[in-house]
Amino acid sequence: MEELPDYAERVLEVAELIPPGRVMTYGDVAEWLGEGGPRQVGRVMALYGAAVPWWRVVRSDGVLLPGHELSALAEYRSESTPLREAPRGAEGHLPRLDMKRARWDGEGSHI
DNA sequence: AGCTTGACCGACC
DNA sequence: TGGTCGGCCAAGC
Repeated sequence: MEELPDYAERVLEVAELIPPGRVMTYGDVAEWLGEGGPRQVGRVMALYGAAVPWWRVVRSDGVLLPGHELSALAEYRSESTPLREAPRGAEGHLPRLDMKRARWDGEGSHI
């Protein structure tokens, strides 16, 4: 079994705090931890994200995770995460997250 | 030791 | 709305 680095463990812990229907950006998680940066969080999620609700940790522009668009979208629809539908005339495109409404700052979770 | 890469970000145009 | 740029920081080669 591989051992989970300490930092990775903290990142995953935060990911699990995010309520259904809300999301946090990579940068938000890093800032919350007061340690590392968006890219570090991104790496942790790439390596170990499968163990947690990975679809709730997203890019700040609200683009769905490349390679997992459909499974992410299924999760968002099922937990009613605010989405911005693709503009008309661009039917091939998938929706993006409505970051303004979906972004979660940690309210409620004892800080 | 130096250079590239990555589930990134904000500013700017 | 979308593309580029510089900054970011750890990991790999």
